[in-house]
Amino acid sequence: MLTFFSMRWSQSFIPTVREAPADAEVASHIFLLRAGYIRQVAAGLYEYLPLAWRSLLKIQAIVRREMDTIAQEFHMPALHPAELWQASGRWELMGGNLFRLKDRFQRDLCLGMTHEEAMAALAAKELRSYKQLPQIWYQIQTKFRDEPRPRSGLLRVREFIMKDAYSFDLNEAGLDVSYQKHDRVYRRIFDACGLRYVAVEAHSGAMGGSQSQEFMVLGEAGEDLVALCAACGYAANLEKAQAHPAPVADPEAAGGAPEEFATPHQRTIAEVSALTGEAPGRLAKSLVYMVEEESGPEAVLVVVRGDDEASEAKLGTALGGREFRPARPEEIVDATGAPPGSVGPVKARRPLRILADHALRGRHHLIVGANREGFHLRGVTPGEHFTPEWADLREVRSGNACTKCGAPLTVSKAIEIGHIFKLGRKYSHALGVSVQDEAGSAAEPIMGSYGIGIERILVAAIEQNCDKSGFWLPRSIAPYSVIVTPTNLGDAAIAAASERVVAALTAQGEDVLFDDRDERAGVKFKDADLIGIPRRITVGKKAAQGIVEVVDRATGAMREVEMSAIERADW
RNA sequence: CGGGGCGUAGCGCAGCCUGGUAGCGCACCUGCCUUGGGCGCAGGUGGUCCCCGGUUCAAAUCCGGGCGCCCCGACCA
Repeated sequence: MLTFFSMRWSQSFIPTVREAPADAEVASHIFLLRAGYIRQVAAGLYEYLPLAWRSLLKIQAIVRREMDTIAQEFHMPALHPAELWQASGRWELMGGNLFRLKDRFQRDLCLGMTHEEAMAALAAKELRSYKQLPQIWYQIQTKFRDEPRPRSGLLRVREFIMKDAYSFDLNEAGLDVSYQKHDRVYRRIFDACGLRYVAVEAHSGAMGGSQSQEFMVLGEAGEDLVALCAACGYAANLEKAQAHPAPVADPEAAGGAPEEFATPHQRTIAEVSALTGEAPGRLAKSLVYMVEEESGPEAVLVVVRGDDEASEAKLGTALGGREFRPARPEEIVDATGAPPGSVGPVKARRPLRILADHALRGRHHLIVGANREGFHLRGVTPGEHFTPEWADLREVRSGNACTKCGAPLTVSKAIEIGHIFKLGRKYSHALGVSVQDEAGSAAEPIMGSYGIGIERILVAAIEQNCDKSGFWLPRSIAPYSVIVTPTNLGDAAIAAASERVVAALTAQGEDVLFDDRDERAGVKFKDADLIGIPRRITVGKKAAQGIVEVVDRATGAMREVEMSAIERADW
């Protein structure tokens, strides 16, 4: 474990401020600034001041301690030659998110946003035999991403510290083992950091990945959405989550052909629903996307229930990883014959590939756009009047029934603090990782990749442990484990008692911050409440009688304690 | 990339509409006072008013262009 010297506040740089800059909005951002943890350099770039760095070092120490039980630590360059990323195809794929630069010889380089390529390239040079497998390699290193919109203080930044790990196994069974090891170690890490978190099934991405799990801390500041079942524990990122939609009753089947009717000013689901008196769930919503095929962009019709939203993450999965984007209005007219608002799956101008959500399966006599401006169709039955490919395309909503147990799901915002991911052989193949197997033939190892956002652990801890006055960090990751606050250093008894307490605590291995500033007690209390230290020992009026106060920051609970007990480490 | 907001002292803001000496609170420095929840009194330091250009006798203020930062959306291994 890390050990630090105890510090006197008067000799420390802890620039607390009463008012945070007006552009900070989320709690962790406001408090990190006010508590003197960070300062901003530019959008998404922050300076870490001593309090922040002490905390981040403790987090890294925990990560290292646990990771070392299953993996070996490396340190890779942050600066990568373009060839590495060209080999995997991500030089093009990453677009503007990849920081690019040229060296003095005009060679292309980039700053690593992650290290699959770098680690795979090393593995390709060095691994020869299946006997060397499995390997799990990790590092704690700075990552660079040119985010389109950095935000919320340290939550989404352009330069940050990540623990990233990569496993190399001969086969899927081996990968399962490596993946499970990370699952266990990640839980130990987050437990040790004192976080309340949930592991959720995650979208495994368009290419290659077969299984993926994210570790989430629930909170309003989060950028992700997760669906949770309180009854059975099902938890999934909304990009992946499944649930039963609310039931909708269709009329008695009567057969017959669809019937066109005028909807001159009704374009949205709500408007058509109001006109017809039918519930939104009786309509089908049709969206047009342009999908990159070998032959060029092709229009694809995506159909979901009227009261559902289509999930682009799920659509990506259904499309097998092809690039796609919403169609522009002229492309919609060209493909279907109608503008947005009148589009439907029946009788499009051109034959279209149609993807429909499972929630429409077995439904009948629905209302859809007529592919004629200002008209809709009623009496449309999927499978009879149009033939879709069925897929999971709907976004789960709060209240939908859990597919495992039927209980209602809740959807919550969450901060992603870690992600474990079965990568497959994409990078092994692209970078040429190959070993000889038992039979002497060439085998491409299968990879996993595993990340933890170091700063996000700090951010999440603040988000879940704060009030109006400041925050309190779990002792394991707090910059100091205890703050000693004399109320008046001008009082000789208080001064002497404070020094005794600080010396005793330091000898016990506590990281002590001694607030020896010549400030009024009120100022010191306010600062102590602000800066995230979990416990305070106040040395005040009763110091002369050998009594001090121990205050728990989280609860505010105060106990009077004999100084002799402090010195016996019995407090 | 689409939409919105904001740039004046370290921080929070006023002044701008209606052009004419750049202001307030906090912080900071000095002294006194006070000493259990951001105490009080007195004195003081600190400004390319984001940048460039234009209009004008005169620009923080009006006009044009640019840059930066924040928020919503899109995007996000």
